[in-house]
Amino acid sequence: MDYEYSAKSNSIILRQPDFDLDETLDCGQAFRWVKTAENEYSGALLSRPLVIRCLDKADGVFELCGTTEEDFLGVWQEYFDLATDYGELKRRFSEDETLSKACAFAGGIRILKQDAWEALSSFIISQNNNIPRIKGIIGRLCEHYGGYPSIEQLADETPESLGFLRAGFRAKYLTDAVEKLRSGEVSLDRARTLPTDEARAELMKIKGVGPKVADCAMLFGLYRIDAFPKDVWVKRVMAQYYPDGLPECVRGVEGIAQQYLFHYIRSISK
DNA sequence: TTCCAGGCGTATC
DNA sequence: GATACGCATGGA
Repeated sequence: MDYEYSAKSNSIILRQPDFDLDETLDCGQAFRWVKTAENEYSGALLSRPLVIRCLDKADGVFELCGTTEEDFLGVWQEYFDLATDYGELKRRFSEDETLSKACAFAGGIRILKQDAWEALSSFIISQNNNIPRIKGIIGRLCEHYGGYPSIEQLADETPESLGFLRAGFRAKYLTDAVEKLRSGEVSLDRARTLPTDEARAELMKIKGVGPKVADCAMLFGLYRIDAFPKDVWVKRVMAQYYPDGLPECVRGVEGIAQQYLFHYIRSISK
């Protein structure tokens, strides 16, 4: 990894190929990044804020503002999945025609390794909903709590008390998740160590968590890159391009292929 | 007005 | 196991 830390400005200069801010931060895998200027986003992991700016698109140069070297190495390096070679993955995917087009279309997508609770709760909110409204609900949640609320912070909430979110029927799913995670009936740490199928079943004990939400929570929150969330868009891709199933080249990294395909089909459908 | 959105619970067969 | 329908909300 190629980076320099400036103690004077408390920022990191990072050289990173295969990384586009719009394609990664505004593609519907995380909902709290705000585009604050051209080539600049402001966001957070839990309550740790960050401004990230692209200084040179062609050469892949980024500035991460307001972060110590310790935070960069301990938090953001993992969050932006900097240790994974996406160039190598894209070469692997290039043997499939549709994936090849998808990677060429948005080659700067990366998987964000998010907090497990934030990913799970965000995708509970996402069901039968559109991305602008998901962002609105999560924005009201964070505004109310001064940051993304922990499971414990939500302990006393009821579907009624969460009415300010305007989350509709999803409010009762959030409180069920909080209840089952607090009681230990469901455990994210347990899910972390279980095989993918059993982890999915563990998460699906929560009301409002079906196969798709569970797969998103696993892919973005537990970094199970073999999870392949099938939403309405990916179902369209499957019906149109892969009626006989996914190609061999995505085996084991289905979740990463899913992100390229999701972005591609949404873009060409507009 | 109707349709749709990073689905799921429930009823029914 | 598969299929049909309702669900809160808000933008197109």
